[in-house]
Amino acid sequence: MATFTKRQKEIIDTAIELIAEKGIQELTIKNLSKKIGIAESAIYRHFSSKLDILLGILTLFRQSKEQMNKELSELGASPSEKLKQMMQRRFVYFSSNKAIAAVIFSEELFRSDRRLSEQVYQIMQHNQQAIVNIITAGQRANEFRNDVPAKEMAFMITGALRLVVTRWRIAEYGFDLKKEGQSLWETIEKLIGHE
Amino acid sequence: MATFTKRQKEIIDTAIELIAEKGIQELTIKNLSKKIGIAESAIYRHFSSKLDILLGILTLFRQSKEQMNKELSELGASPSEKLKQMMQRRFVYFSSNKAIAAVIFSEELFRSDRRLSEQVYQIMQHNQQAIVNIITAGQRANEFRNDVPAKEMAFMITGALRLVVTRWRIAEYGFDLKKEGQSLWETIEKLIGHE
DNA sequence: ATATTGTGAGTGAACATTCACAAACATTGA
DNA sequence: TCAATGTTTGTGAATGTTCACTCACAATAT
Repeated sequence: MATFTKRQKEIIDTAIELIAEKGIQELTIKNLSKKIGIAESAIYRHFSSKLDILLGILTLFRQSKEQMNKELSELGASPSEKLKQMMQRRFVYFSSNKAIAAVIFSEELFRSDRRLSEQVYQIMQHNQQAIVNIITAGQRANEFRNDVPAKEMAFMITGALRLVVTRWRIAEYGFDLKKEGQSLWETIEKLIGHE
Repeated sequence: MATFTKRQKEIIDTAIELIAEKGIQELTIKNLSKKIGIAESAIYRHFSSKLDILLGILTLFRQSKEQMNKELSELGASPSEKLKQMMQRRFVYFSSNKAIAAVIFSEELFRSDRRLSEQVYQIMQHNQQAIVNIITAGQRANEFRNDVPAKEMAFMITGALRLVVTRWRIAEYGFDLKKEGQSLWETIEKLIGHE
């Protein structure tokens, strides 16, 4: 597993903050170094290019997501409980990591290079698959309704989650994401369950 | 209503194409003029700045969406039929307007300026409200289930639609969007209706 | 004493935009 | 019908700025 030095982690975190504040065009080596308090050239002691910093952001995302998934599977809960936990944890996570929320669902940011968009695609795919798996398990356990395909349900759940977070960001974090997430979960629970 | 000259429309369309091809950083005055076949400076005869071109893109979106909504309300169909039509029409539209599909759900593209993000927010808001209205009407007419809030259902529908289109783009248009949209609609119909 | 981390000055390329000027087009008055 | 005139649309060269990145050298840590 790729591991970062302290300074590298600081650079990645600051990069995420910059993007979150004003978008990708704010992420310049100049702004980055200014915010950290070192010279521009010092950045290049820790990353050989700007592209590598962007790849670093994605690696960090991936790691934190894998960590979350691992914790979740160790819970050994029912599919319904797992799904609920997954959503709740994410909303909690985004609530206190606004910068990441601003970046994680913006595939457009990572279009500049094939290696970046490839990473984004895989993260997205992986994520979707995890939810499909939970739903399929729930259908087999007769916890969820069986008359709709797991894939489509997963689309709706992931889509709604993304949309809520995106709107929260655009509204400049002007509502309580956790509360909104809770309402969303209640609706999903009703829709996905048996009558 | 803002109206564009032939050349202005050509510039906006080409700008959308450029963004769709390789992302926002491909949209430079140089690339734009090259693709159209005129000098860079000629662009400035038709738009006073690059920002105005981006605003033009959003205005065009808005107009085409308002047109679609108008047609829809003139149909005088039932809420369920309206919702179905709305989704179907969009999938058909995106299927033959890939460039727009690549741009319309990428709020991040328009973060560079307050006027742009304001527009994006309004388009999003307006859209969401239209769906909430249809669902509320459907609930009152007892066509849709009443035990879940219209707002949350709208989130799921819009979210799923966006996600399908986004994935379609990232997969480089490698699946049949209309077919995928049809499956999605069937699922939504089941979830949203009475048992 | 050696490896790591930092610096300030510089480089060339790309960028949006401006400007003096020219071609194309439309309008009009004889 | 045609020359004169004005207006719209186009051009190539130039400007100032910002960008990612390099490099010779200096401080700091091991």
